[in-house]
Amino acid sequence: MAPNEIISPADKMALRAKQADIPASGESKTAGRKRFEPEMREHVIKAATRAIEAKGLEGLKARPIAQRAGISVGSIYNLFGDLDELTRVINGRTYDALYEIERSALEQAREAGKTSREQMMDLAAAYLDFVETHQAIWLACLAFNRNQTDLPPQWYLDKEQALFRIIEDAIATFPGAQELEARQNNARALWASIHGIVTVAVADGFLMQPIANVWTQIQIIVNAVAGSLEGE
Amino acid sequence: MAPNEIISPADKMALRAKQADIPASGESKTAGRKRFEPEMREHVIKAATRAIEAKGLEGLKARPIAQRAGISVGSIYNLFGDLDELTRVINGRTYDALYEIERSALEQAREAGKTSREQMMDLAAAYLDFVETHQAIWLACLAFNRNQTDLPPQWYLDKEQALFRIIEDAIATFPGAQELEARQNNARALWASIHGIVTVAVADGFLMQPIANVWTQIQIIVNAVAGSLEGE
DNA sequence: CAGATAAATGAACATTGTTCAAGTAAAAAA
DNA sequence: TTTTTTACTTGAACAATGTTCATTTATCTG
Repeated sequence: MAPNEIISPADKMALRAKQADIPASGESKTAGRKRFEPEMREHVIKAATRAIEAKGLEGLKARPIAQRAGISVGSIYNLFGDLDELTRVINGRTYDALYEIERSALEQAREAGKTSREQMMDLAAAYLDFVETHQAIWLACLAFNRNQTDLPPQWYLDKEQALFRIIEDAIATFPGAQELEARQNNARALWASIHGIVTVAVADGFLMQPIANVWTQIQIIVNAVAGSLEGE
Repeated sequence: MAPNEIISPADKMALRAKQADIPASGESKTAGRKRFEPEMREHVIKAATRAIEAKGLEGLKARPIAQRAGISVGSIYNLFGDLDELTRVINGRTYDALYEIERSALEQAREAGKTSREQMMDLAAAYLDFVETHQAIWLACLAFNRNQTDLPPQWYLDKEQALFRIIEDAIATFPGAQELEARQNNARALWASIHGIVTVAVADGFLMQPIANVWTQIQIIVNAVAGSLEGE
Protein backbone atom coordinates (compact mmCIF):
# COMPACT_ATOMS: atom_id res chain seq x y z
CA MET A 1 0.00 0.00 0.00
CA ALA A 2 2.93 2.32 0.58
CA PRO A 3 4.01 4.17 -2.56
CA ASN A 4 7.35 2.39 -2.56
CA GLU A 5 7.15 -1.37 -2.82
CA ILE A 6 10.54 -3.03 -3.25
CA ILE A 7 9.89 -6.11 -1.16
CA SER A 8 9.24 -4.26 2.06
CA PRO A 9 11.49 -6.71 3.88
CA ALA A 10 9.28 -6.88 6.93
CA ASP A 11 5.82 -7.98 5.85
CA LYS A 12 7.29 -10.10 3.07
CA MET A 13 6.68 -13.44 4.68
CA ALA A 14 3.18 -12.65 5.85
CA LEU A 15 2.13 -11.52 2.41
CA ARG A 16 3.76 -14.47 0.75
CA ALA A 17 1.58 -16.95 2.62
CA LYS A 18 -1.55 -14.92 1.94
CA GLN A 19 -0.81 -14.67 -1.76
CA ALA A 20 0.05 -18.31 -2.18
CA ASP A 21 -3.37 -19.27 -0.87
CA ILE A 22 -5.48 -17.08 -3.06
CA PRO A 23 -4.86 -18.87 -6.33
CA ALA A 24 -4.98 -22.30 -4.69
CA SER A 25 -8.45 -21.80 -3.24
CA GLY A 26 -11.48 -23.24 -5.01
CA GLU A 27 -11.65 -24.91 -8.38
CA SER A 28 -11.35 -21.65 -10.30
CA LYS A 29 -15.07 -21.01 -10.57
CA THR A 30 -14.10 -17.36 -10.51
CA ALA A 31 -14.95 -15.84 -13.86
CA GLY A 32 -16.54 -12.46 -13.98
CA ARG A 33 -15.63 -10.77 -10.73
CA LYS A 34 -16.12 -7.06 -10.51
CA ARG A 35 -14.39 -4.06 -8.99
CA PHE A 36 -11.44 -6.18 -8.05
CA GLU A 37 -8.94 -4.27 -10.14
CA PRO A 38 -6.95 -2.53 -7.40
CA GLU A 39 -6.25 -5.68 -5.39
CA MET A 40 -5.63 -7.72 -8.52
CA ARG A 41 -3.15 -5.21 -9.85
CA GLU A 42 -1.25 -5.51 -6.62
CA HIS A 43 -1.23 -9.27 -6.76
CA VAL A 44 0.09 -9.24 -10.30
CA ILE A 45 2.71 -6.62 -9.51
CA LYS A 46 3.92 -8.62 -6.55
CA ALA A 47 4.10 -11.83 -8.56
CA ALA A 48 5.90 -10.10 -11.40
CA THR A 49 8.34 -8.44 -9.03
CA ARG A 50 9.16 -11.77 -7.45
CA ALA A 51 9.71 -13.27 -10.88
CA ILE A 52 12.15 -10.51 -11.81
CA GLU A 53 13.98 -10.88 -8.52
CA ALA A 54 14.34 -14.57 -9.05
CA LYS A 55 15.21 -14.77 -12.74
CA GLY A 56 15.76 -11.28 -14.05
CA LEU A 57 13.68 -9.42 -16.57
CA GLU A 58 13.62 -12.50 -18.80
CA GLY A 59 11.81 -14.31 -16.03
CA LEU A 60 8.75 -12.14 -16.45
CA LYS A 61 6.46 -14.39 -18.50
CA ALA A 62 2.75 -13.86 -18.85
CA ARG A 63 1.56 -17.37 -18.09
CA PRO A 64 3.55 -18.08 -14.93
CA ILE A 65 2.69 -14.64 -13.55
CA ALA A 66 -0.98 -15.26 -14.20
CA GLN A 67 -0.85 -18.59 -12.45
CA ARG A 68 0.96 -17.22 -9.41
CA ALA A 69 -1.50 -14.36 -9.16
CA GLY A 70 -4.40 -16.76 -9.50
CA ILE A 71 -5.89 -15.21 -12.62
CA SER A 72 -5.89 -15.97 -16.34
CA VAL A 73 -3.45 -14.71 -18.94
CA GLY A 74 -6.07 -12.50 -20.49
CA SER A 75 -6.66 -10.65 -17.24
CA ILE A 76 -3.09 -9.46 -17.18
CA TYR A 77 -3.77 -7.76 -20.48
CA ASN A 78 -7.01 -6.32 -19.16
CA LEU A 79 -5.12 -4.83 -16.24
CA PHE A 80 -1.94 -3.61 -17.91
CA GLY A 81 -2.37 -3.61 -21.66
CA ASP A 82 0.84 -5.51 -22.20
CA LEU A 83 3.86 -6.81 -20.35
CA ASP A 84 5.90 -3.72 -21.11
CA GLU A 85 3.39 -1.62 -19.24
CA LEU A 86 3.53 -3.99 -16.30
CA THR A 87 7.29 -3.69 -16.31
CA ARG A 88 7.04 0.07 -16.47
CA VAL A 89 4.82 0.11 -13.40
CA ILE A 90 7.32 -2.01 -11.49
CA ASN A 91 10.22 0.13 -12.62
CA GLY A 92 8.30 3.25 -11.65
CA ARG A 93 8.01 1.93 -8.12
CA THR A 94 11.70 1.17 -8.11
CA TYR A 95 12.40 4.76 -9.08
CA ASP A 96 10.04 5.97 -6.38
CA ALA A 97 11.73 3.85 -3.77
CA LEU A 98 15.18 5.05 -4.75
CA TYR A 99 13.92 8.62 -4.81
CA GLU A 100 12.65 8.39 -1.26
CA ILE A 101 15.88 6.86 -0.07
CA GLU A 102 17.97 9.56 -1.70
CA ARG A 103 15.72 12.33 -0.46
CA SER A 104 15.92 11.19 3.11
CA ALA A 105 19.66 10.58 2.86
CA LEU A 106 20.12 14.17 1.77
CA GLU A 107 17.79 15.45 4.43
CA GLN A 108 19.56 13.56 7.18
CA ALA A 109 22.94 14.72 5.98
CA ARG A 110 21.80 18.31 6.07
CA GLU A 111 20.26 18.02 9.50
CA ALA A 112 23.54 16.56 10.69
CA GLY A 113 25.20 19.73 9.42
CA LYS A 114 27.39 17.92 6.92
CA THR A 115 29.36 19.72 4.23
CA SER A 116 28.30 19.73 0.59
CA ARG A 117 30.99 17.20 -0.16
CA GLU A 118 29.75 14.93 2.60
CA GLN A 119 26.19 15.31 1.38
CA MET A 120 27.17 14.09 -2.06
CA MET A 121 29.12 11.25 -0.52
CA ASP A 122 26.05 10.17 1.42
CA LEU A 123 23.89 10.31 -1.68
CA ALA A 124 26.35 8.13 -3.55
CA ALA A 125 26.56 5.68 -0.67
CA ALA A 126 22.80 5.42 -0.54
CA TYR A 127 22.70 4.68 -4.25
CA LEU A 128 25.38 2.03 -4.09
CA ASP A 129 23.64 0.39 -1.17
CA PHE A 130 20.33 0.41 -2.98
CA VAL A 131 21.74 -1.21 -6.08
CA GLU A 132 23.57 -3.79 -4.02
CA THR A 133 20.45 -4.66 -2.06
CA HIS A 134 18.03 -4.70 -4.99
CA GLN A 135 20.37 -5.81 -7.72
CA ALA A 136 17.92 -7.80 -9.83
CA ILE A 137 15.16 -5.24 -9.69
CA TRP A 138 17.55 -2.43 -10.54
CA LEU A 139 19.16 -4.27 -13.42
CA ALA A 140 15.65 -4.89 -14.71
CA CYS A 141 15.14 -1.12 -14.92
CA LEU A 142 18.28 -0.65 -16.94
CA ALA A 143 17.75 -3.65 -19.19
CA PHE A 144 14.18 -2.63 -19.89
CA ASN A 145 15.09 0.93 -20.79
CA ARG A 146 17.77 -0.33 -23.13
CA ASN A 147 15.41 -2.61 -25.00
CA GLN A 148 12.78 0.02 -25.70
CA THR A 149 12.75 1.47 -29.17
CA ASP A 150 10.51 4.46 -28.65
CA LEU A 151 10.29 7.09 -25.97
CA PRO A 152 8.69 6.03 -22.69
CA PRO A 153 5.61 7.90 -21.42
CA GLN A 154 6.05 11.20 -19.65
CA TRP A 155 5.27 10.00 -16.14
CA TYR A 156 8.08 7.49 -16.54
CA LEU A 157 10.57 10.11 -17.70
CA ASP A 158 9.52 12.34 -14.83
CA LYS A 159 10.45 9.73 -12.27
CA GLU A 160 13.88 9.40 -13.84
CA GLN A 161 14.30 13.17 -13.94
CA ALA A 162 13.41 13.45 -10.27
CA LEU A 163 16.54 11.52 -9.35
CA PHE A 164 18.73 14.05 -11.11
CA ARG A 165 17.08 16.92 -9.33
CA ILE A 166 18.14 15.62 -5.95
CA ILE A 167 21.76 15.84 -6.97
CA GLU A 168 21.16 19.28 -8.39
CA ASP A 169 19.85 20.31 -5.00
CA ALA A 170 22.93 18.99 -3.31
CA ILE A 171 25.22 20.67 -5.79
CA ALA A 172 23.40 23.95 -5.45
CA THR A 173 24.78 24.31 -1.94
CA PHE A 174 28.36 24.54 -3.16
CA PRO A 175 29.91 28.00 -2.86
CA GLY A 176 30.91 28.13 -6.54
CA ALA A 177 28.85 27.03 -9.55
CA GLN A 178 25.66 29.00 -9.12
CA GLU A 179 24.35 29.47 -12.63
CA LEU A 180 21.55 27.12 -13.53
CA GLU A 181 23.05 25.52 -16.59
CA ALA A 182 26.43 24.93 -15.02
CA ARG A 183 24.74 23.46 -11.98
CA GLN A 184 22.68 21.13 -14.14
CA ASN A 185 25.72 19.95 -16.02
CA ASN A 186 27.64 19.41 -12.82
CA ALA A 187 24.77 17.46 -11.35
CA ARG A 188 24.33 15.35 -14.44
CA ALA A 189 28.04 14.73 -14.78
CA LEU A 190 28.37 13.61 -11.20
CA TRP A 191 25.25 11.50 -11.09
CA ALA A 192 25.94 9.83 -14.40
CA SER A 193 29.50 9.11 -13.27
CA ILE A 194 28.41 7.39 -10.09
CA HIS A 195 25.80 5.56 -12.08
CA GLY A 196 28.46 4.46 -14.54
CA ILE A 197 30.78 3.21 -11.82
CA VAL A 198 28.04 1.23 -10.14
CA THR A 199 26.61 -0.29 -13.28
CA VAL A 200 29.97 -1.25 -14.73
CA ALA A 201 30.61 -3.00 -11.44
CA VAL A 202 27.40 -5.00 -11.58
CA ALA A 203 27.58 -5.53 -15.31
CA ASP A 204 26.23 -8.83 -16.54
CA GLY A 205 24.32 -9.27 -13.32
CA PHE A 206 27.36 -10.09 -11.24
CA LEU A 207 29.60 -8.08 -9.03
CA MET A 208 32.68 -7.99 -11.20
CA GLN A 209 34.85 -6.42 -8.53
CA PRO A 210 34.90 -6.15 -4.73
CA ILE A 211 32.40 -3.67 -3.36
CA ALA A 212 35.24 -1.92 -1.55
CA ASN A 213 36.83 -1.05 -4.89
CA VAL A 214 33.56 0.30 -6.18
CA TRP A 215 33.27 2.51 -3.17
CA THR A 216 36.84 3.70 -3.61
CA GLN A 217 36.09 4.64 -7.20
CA ILE A 218 33.01 6.56 -6.17
CA GLN A 219 35.07 8.45 -3.60
CA ILE A 220 37.65 9.29 -6.22
CA ILE A 221 35.04 10.92 -8.40
CA VAL A 222 33.08 12.66 -5.67
CA ASN A 223 36.23 14.03 -4.10
CA ALA A 224 37.56 15.14 -7.44
CA VAL A 225 34.36 16.93 -8.37
CA ALA A 226 33.92 18.40 -4.90
CA GLY A 227 37.50 19.61 -4.87
CA SER A 228 37.04 21.16 -8.27
CA LEU A 229 33.81 22.90 -7.22
CA GLU A 230 35.35 24.18 -4.03
CA GLY A 231 37.89 25.77 -6.34
CA GLU A 232 40.69 24.45 -4.20
CA MET B 1 38.53 -8.78 -44.17
CA ALA B 2 40.08 -6.28 -41.77
CA PRO B 3 39.80 -7.38 -38.18
CA ASN B 4 37.57 -4.43 -37.37
CA GLU B 5 34.36 -4.27 -39.31
CA ILE B 6 31.97 -1.52 -38.20
CA ILE B 7 30.56 -0.67 -41.59
CA SER B 8 33.81 0.45 -43.07
CA PRO B 9 32.10 3.57 -44.49
CA ALA B 10 34.00 3.48 -47.76
CA ASP B 11 33.40 0.10 -49.39
CA LYS B 12 29.93 -0.04 -47.93
CA MET B 13 28.08 0.63 -51.15
CA ALA B 14 30.17 -1.68 -53.27
CA LEU B 15 29.70 -4.55 -50.89
CA ARG B 16 26.02 -3.90 -50.54
CA ALA B 17 25.41 -4.46 -54.23
CA LYS B 18 27.57 -7.55 -54.26
CA GLN B 19 25.80 -9.04 -51.26
CA ALA B 20 22.34 -8.30 -52.50
CA ASP B 21 23.09 -10.29 -55.63
CA ILE B 22 24.43 -13.41 -54.02
CA PRO B 23 21.17 -14.60 -52.54
CA ALA B 24 19.17 -13.45 -55.54
CA SER B 25 21.21 -15.52 -58.00
CA GLY B 26 19.91 -18.87 -59.18
CA GLU B 27 16.87 -20.67 -57.93
CA SER B 28 18.54 -21.77 -54.70
CA LYS B 29 19.77 -25.07 -56.04
CA THR B 30 22.56 -24.69 -53.51
CA ALA B 31 22.24 -27.48 -50.96
CA GLY B 32 25.37 -29.28 -49.84
CA ARG B 33 28.20 -26.88 -50.60
CA LYS B 34 31.54 -27.53 -49.02
CA ARG B 35 34.31 -25.47 -47.45
CA PHE B 36 32.27 -22.32 -47.72
CA GLU B 37 32.22 -21.54 -44.04
CA PRO B 38 34.52 -18.51 -43.86
CA GLU B 39 32.78 -16.53 -46.58
CA MET B 40 29.36 -17.54 -45.33
CA ARG B 41 30.18 -16.41 -41.82
CA GLU B 42 31.08 -13.01 -43.19
CA HIS B 43 27.86 -12.74 -45.13
CA VAL B 44 25.82 -13.60 -42.09
CA ILE B 45 27.76 -11.22 -39.87
CA LYS B 46 27.25 -8.42 -42.36
CA ALA B 47 23.55 -9.09 -42.67
CA ALA B 48 23.15 -9.30 -38.91
CA THR B 49 25.12 -6.11 -38.38
CA ARG B 50 22.93 -4.27 -40.84
CA ALA B 51 19.84 -5.59 -39.07
CA ILE B 52 21.09 -4.30 -35.73
CA GLU B 53 21.95 -0.94 -37.21
CA ALA B 54 18.52 -0.61 -38.71
CA LYS B 55 16.33 -1.92 -35.90
CA GLY B 56 18.43 -2.48 -32.83
CA LEU B 57 19.26 -5.74 -31.17
CA GLU B 58 15.60 -6.76 -31.37
CA GLY B 59 15.92 -6.57 -35.13
CA LEU B 60 18.26 -9.53 -35.20
CA LYS B 61 15.93 -12.37 -36.20
CA ALA B 62 17.09 -15.70 -37.53
CA ARG B 63 14.82 -15.96 -40.55
CA PRO B 64 15.31 -12.49 -42.06
CA ILE B 65 19.07 -12.77 -41.54
CA ALA B 66 19.11 -16.13 -43.27
CA GLN B 67 17.18 -14.77 -46.20
CA ARG B 68 19.40 -11.71 -46.58
CA ALA B 69 22.49 -13.88 -46.42
CA GLY B 70 21.02 -16.26 -48.98
CA ILE B 71 21.11 -19.35 -46.79
CA SER B 72 18.64 -21.33 -44.71
CA VAL B 73 17.80 -20.83 -41.06
CA GLY B 74 19.52 -24.04 -40.12
CA SER B 75 22.83 -22.90 -41.56
CA ILE B 76 22.99 -20.00 -39.16
CA TYR B 77 22.92 -22.52 -36.36
CA ASN B 78 25.57 -24.61 -38.09
CA LEU B 79 27.80 -21.57 -38.30
CA PHE B 80 27.23 -19.94 -34.91
CA GLY B 81 25.47 -22.37 -32.62
CA ASP B 82 22.84 -19.83 -31.66
CA LEU B 83 21.95 -16.18 -32.11
CA ASP B 84 23.66 -15.17 -28.89
CA GLU B 85 26.94 -16.41 -30.25
CA LEU B 86 26.40 -14.47 -33.47
CA THR B 87 25.72 -11.38 -31.40
CA ARG B 88 28.85 -12.00 -29.37
CA VAL B 89 30.94 -12.14 -32.51
CA ILE B 90 29.50 -8.85 -33.71
CA ASN B 91 30.02 -7.22 -30.33
CA GLY B 92 33.55 -8.54 -30.24
CA ARG B 93 34.28 -6.72 -33.48
CA THR B 94 32.75 -3.60 -32.05
CA TYR B 95 35.08 -3.83 -29.07
CA ASP B 96 38.01 -4.40 -31.40
CA ALA B 97 37.12 -1.37 -33.46
CA LEU B 98 36.77 0.86 -30.41
CA TYR B 99 40.02 -0.50 -29.04
CA GLU B 100 41.91 0.42 -32.20
CA ILE B 101 40.42 3.89 -32.21
CA GLU B 102 41.34 4.50 -28.58
CA ARG B 103 44.83 3.11 -29.02
CA SER B 104 45.58 5.33 -31.93
CA ALA B 105 44.03 8.35 -30.24
CA LEU B 106 46.35 7.85 -27.30
CA GLU B 107 49.33 7.29 -29.55
CA GLN B 108 48.68 10.43 -31.54
CA ALA B 109 48.18 12.48 -28.41
CA ARG B 110 51.51 11.30 -27.06
CA GLU B 111 53.34 11.93 -30.30
CA ALA B 112 51.92 15.44 -30.27
CA GLY B 113 53.49 15.89 -26.84
CA LYS B 114 50.19 16.46 -25.06
CA THR B 115 49.86 16.46 -21.30
CA SER B 116 48.33 13.58 -19.38
CA ARG B 117 45.18 15.59 -18.93
CA GLU B 118 44.97 16.25 -22.64
CA GLN B 119 45.57 12.61 -23.40
CA MET B 120 42.61 11.62 -21.26
CA MET B 121 40.53 14.30 -22.90
CA ASP B 122 41.36 12.90 -26.31
CA LEU B 123 40.49 9.39 -25.24
CA ALA B 124 37.14 10.56 -23.95
CA ALA B 125 36.48 12.52 -27.12
CA ALA B 126 37.26 9.48 -29.24
CA TYR B 127 34.85 7.41 -27.20
CA LEU B 128 32.04 9.94 -27.43
CA ASP B 129 32.57 10.23 -31.16
CA PHE B 130 32.52 6.48 -31.59
CA VAL B 131 29.28 6.06 -29.69
CA GLU B 132 27.69 8.93 -31.57
CA THR B 133 28.72 7.49 -34.92
CA HIS B 134 27.83 3.87 -34.19
CA GLN B 135 24.99 4.40 -31.79
CA ALA B 136 22.90 1.37 -32.67
CA ILE B 137 25.78 -1.05 -32.74
CA TRP B 138 27.11 0.22 -29.44
CA LEU B 139 23.76 0.12 -27.73
CA ALA B 140 23.47 -3.46 -28.95
CA CYS B 141 26.62 -4.30 -27.01
CA LEU B 142 25.23 -2.85 -23.82
CA ALA B 143 21.76 -4.29 -24.22
CA PHE B 144 23.15 -7.73 -24.98
CA ASN B 145 25.44 -7.76 -21.97
CA ARG B 146 22.57 -6.71 -19.73
CA ASN B 147 20.32 -9.52 -20.91
CA GLN B 148 22.83 -12.31 -20.33
CA THR B 149 22.31 -14.36 -17.21
CA ASP B 150 25.62 -16.17 -17.03
CA LEU B 151 29.18 -15.05 -17.50
CA PRO B 152 30.33 -14.50 -21.09
CA PRO B 153 33.28 -16.52 -22.46
CA GLN B 154 36.80 -15.44 -21.60
CA TRP B 155 37.72 -14.05 -25.01
CA TYR B 156 34.74 -11.74 -24.71
CA LEU B 157 35.72 -10.51 -21.25
CA ASP B 158 39.27 -9.98 -22.48
CA LYS B 159 38.12 -7.59 -25.17
CA GLU B 160 36.21 -5.58 -22.58
CA GLN B 161 39.19 -5.57 -20.24
CA ALA B 162 41.46 -4.31 -22.99
CA LEU B 163 39.54 -1.06 -23.10
CA PHE B 164 40.23 -0.39 -19.44
CA ARG B 165 43.89 -1.00 -19.87
CA ILE B 166 44.23 1.85 -22.33
CA ILE B 167 42.99 4.29 -19.72
CA GLU B 168 45.29 2.73 -17.18
CA ASP B 169 48.16 3.43 -19.53
CA ALA B 170 47.14 7.05 -19.84
CA ILE B 171 46.71 7.43 -16.12
CA ALA B 172 50.07 5.85 -15.45
CA THR B 173 51.77 8.93 -16.89
CA PHE B 174 50.43 11.20 -14.17
CA PRO B 175 53.05 12.40 -11.68
CA GLY B 176 51.04 11.19 -8.65
CA ALA B 177 49.16 7.90 -8.30
CA GLN B 178 51.86 5.35 -9.01
CA GLU B 179 50.84 2.29 -7.04
CA LEU B 180 49.19 -0.33 -9.15
CA GLU B 181 45.95 -0.67 -7.23
CA ALA B 182 45.40 3.06 -6.95
CA ARG B 183 46.09 3.43 -10.64
CA GLN B 184 43.61 0.71 -11.50
CA ASN B 185 40.93 2.29 -9.37
CA ASN B 186 41.60 5.69 -10.88
CA ALA B 187 41.42 4.25 -14.36
CA ARG B 188 38.24 2.35 -13.68
CA ALA B 189 36.64 5.30 -11.93
CA LEU B 190 37.40 7.63 -14.80
CA TRP B 191 36.48 5.25 -17.59
CA ALA B 192 33.27 4.13 -15.92
CA SER B 193 32.35 7.76 -15.32
CA ILE B 194 32.76 8.73 -18.93
CA HIS B 195 30.91 5.62 -19.92
CA GLY B 196 28.12 6.57 -17.54
CA ILE B 197 27.85 10.07 -18.91
CA VAL B 198 27.72 8.88 -22.49
CA THR B 199 25.25 6.07 -21.91
CA VAL B 200 22.91 8.15 -19.81
CA ALA B 201 22.93 10.62 -22.67
CA VAL B 202 22.01 8.04 -25.27
CA ALA B 203 19.66 6.18 -22.95
CA ASP B 204 16.65 4.63 -24.63
CA GLY B 205 18.36 4.87 -27.97
CA PHE B 206 17.95 8.58 -28.32
CA LEU B 207 20.15 11.51 -27.60
CA MET B 208 18.36 12.86 -24.58
CA GLN B 209 20.44 16.03 -24.41
CA PRO B 210 22.53 18.14 -26.78
CA ILE B 211 25.88 16.61 -27.58
CA ALA B 212 27.54 19.83 -26.43
CA ASN B 213 26.21 19.24 -22.93
CA VAL B 214 27.51 15.72 -22.94
CA TRP B 215 30.91 16.97 -23.88
CA THR B 216 30.77 19.60 -21.15
CA GLN B 217 29.97 16.94 -18.60
CA ILE B 218 32.87 14.81 -19.75
CA GLN B 219 35.17 17.78 -19.43
CA ILE B 220 33.93 18.42 -15.91
CA ILE B 221 34.85 14.92 -14.86
CA VAL B 222 38.14 14.66 -16.71
CA ASN B 223 39.27 18.04 -15.44
CA ALA B 224 38.21 17.23 -11.93
CA VAL B 225 40.04 13.91 -11.89
CA ALA B 226 43.07 15.34 -13.63
CA GLY B 227 43.19 18.24 -11.22
CA SER B 228 42.90 15.89 -8.32
CA LEU B 229 45.68 13.64 -9.65
CA GLU B 230 47.94 16.59 -10.31
CA GLY B 231 47.48 17.34 -6.62
CA GLU B 232 46.74 20.94 -7.42
C1' DC C 1 -36.49 -11.55 -11.07
C1' DA C 2 -34.73 -9.92 -15.77
C1' DG C 3 -31.78 -7.29 -18.39
C1' DA C 4 -27.62 -4.72 -18.74
C1' DT C 5 -22.90 -4.23 -17.74
C1' DA C 6 -18.27 -5.02 -16.63
C1' DA C 7 -14.82 -8.06 -16.33
C1' DA C 8 -12.48 -12.65 -16.42
C1' DT C 9 -11.55 -16.50 -19.28
C1' DG C 10 -8.70 -19.52 -22.13
C1' DA C 11 -8.56 -21.31 -26.69
C1' DA C 12 -6.45 -19.73 -30.76
C1' DC C 13 -3.09 -17.09 -33.43
C1' DA C 14 1.43 -15.07 -34.78
C1' DT C 15 6.14 -14.80 -34.07
C1' DT C 16 10.10 -16.27 -32.60
C1' DG C 17 14.55 -19.50 -31.39
C1' DT C 18 16.02 -24.03 -32.13
C1' DT C 19 16.39 -28.97 -33.64
C1' DC C 20 17.13 -32.72 -36.66
C1' DA C 21 15.98 -36.30 -40.17
C1' DA C 22 16.50 -36.14 -44.93
C1' DG C 23 18.83 -34.56 -48.91
C1' DT C 24 22.73 -33.04 -51.81
C1' DA C 25 27.14 -31.63 -53.61
C1' DA C 26 31.92 -32.42 -53.40
C1' DA C 27 35.78 -35.45 -52.32
C1' DA C 28 37.69 -40.04 -51.95
C1' DA C 29 37.84 -44.65 -53.21
C1' DA C 30 37.03 -48.23 -56.37
C1' DT D 1 34.00 -43.63 -64.71
C1' DT D 2 31.22 -45.33 -60.96
C1' DT D 3 30.51 -45.92 -56.14
C1' DT D 4 31.03 -44.74 -51.49
C1' DT D 5 31.89 -41.60 -47.98
C1' DT D 6 31.99 -37.24 -46.10
C1' DA D 7 30.47 -32.66 -44.92
C1' DC D 8 27.37 -29.54 -45.14
C1' DT D 9 22.78 -27.51 -46.27
C1' DT D 10 17.97 -27.61 -45.92
C1' DG D 11 13.34 -26.55 -44.28
C1' DA D 12 9.62 -28.73 -42.00
C1' DA D 13 8.43 -29.32 -37.30
C1' DC D 14 8.54 -28.17 -32.35
C1' DA D 15 8.31 -25.45 -28.20
C1' DA D 16 7.91 -21.22 -25.91
C1' DT D 17 6.09 -16.91 -25.79
C1' DG D 18 3.21 -12.30 -26.35
C1' DT D 19 -1.24 -11.04 -27.60
C1' DT D 20 -6.22 -11.06 -29.09
C1' DC D 21 -11.10 -11.72 -28.74
C1' DA D 22 -15.52 -14.29 -28.79
C1' DT D 23 -17.63 -16.35 -25.02
C1' DT D 24 -18.90 -16.87 -20.33
C1' DT D 25 -19.91 -15.26 -15.82
C1' DA D 26 -20.67 -12.48 -11.78
C1' DT D 27 -22.52 -8.34 -10.18
C1' DC D 28 -25.39 -4.36 -10.46
C1' DT D 29 -29.78 -1.86 -11.60
C1' DG D 30 -34.49 -1.42 -12.18
